[in-house]
Amino acid sequence: MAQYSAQLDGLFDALADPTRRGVIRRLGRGPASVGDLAGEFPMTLPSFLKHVRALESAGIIRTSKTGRVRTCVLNRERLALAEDWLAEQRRIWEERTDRLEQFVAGTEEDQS
Amino acid sequence: MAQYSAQLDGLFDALADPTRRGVIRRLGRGPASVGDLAGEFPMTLPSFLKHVRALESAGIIRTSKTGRVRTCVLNRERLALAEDWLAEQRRIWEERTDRLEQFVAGTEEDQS
DNA sequence: CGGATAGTTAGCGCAAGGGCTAACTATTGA
DNA sequence: TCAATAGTTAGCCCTTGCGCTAACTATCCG
Repeated sequence: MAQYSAQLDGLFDALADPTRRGVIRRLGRGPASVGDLAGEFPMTLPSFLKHVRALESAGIIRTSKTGRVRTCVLNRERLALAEDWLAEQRRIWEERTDRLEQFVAGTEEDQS
Repeated sequence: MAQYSAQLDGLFDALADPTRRGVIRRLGRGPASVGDLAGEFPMTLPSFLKHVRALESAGIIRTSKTGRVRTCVLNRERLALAEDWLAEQRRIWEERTDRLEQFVAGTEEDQS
């Protein structure tokens, strides 16, 4: 559970950057090389590579090198982890508002 | 659109911390004071207060002070922004895998 | 009034994040 | 073979993040 939390740390942290979100969006349409990806962002290759590494160590992408080209692919399962956490918070919230509505309904009944 | 991106920066950044996620989960069950919330986390009040401020400036919670007590409430709409972004990435991904499947189906047809 | 309570501010130390340049390795292809 | 290409590493700078303590303000209550 502590590990689950640490995974979410890395995951959300990776998402908290426009460059990295841009990479995710791009990789949704299919794999791409580091160089091709980098071309879309206004920074040097070494700087960009750090973002790639960040995404990789968060588990959001997987990369492999053939020849001198490193190819990146999206790992949807990891993104689903973030979706799941948010969905659970929604569940907790909605459970409570449901109870609140029932309470209000009960109160109205008492007053009638 | 640039502003939308900056909002997501703050949003995901706020989510990238176990203390702040804990506060969100707790506030899902209903409003609470700063002191009550702080009691659940192993840090000093001033340190904790920074997290509260972070959540507030990300728009995830709203706070108000009456007397000497500051009460915090969750702002679900803001969390929905994060859900929406993730849902869009899923859409992009699924659109592509759909096309891929159609392509494969077409290829099999050719070979028959 | 005066002590206890709830929060707040200021400032400090340290680690990490995100950009850069310079210099390097490993492939590829003419 | 050798120049171009694709990525990689090291290291620097500056800002930000997150914990702390000390000291302060603003209520509340006996």
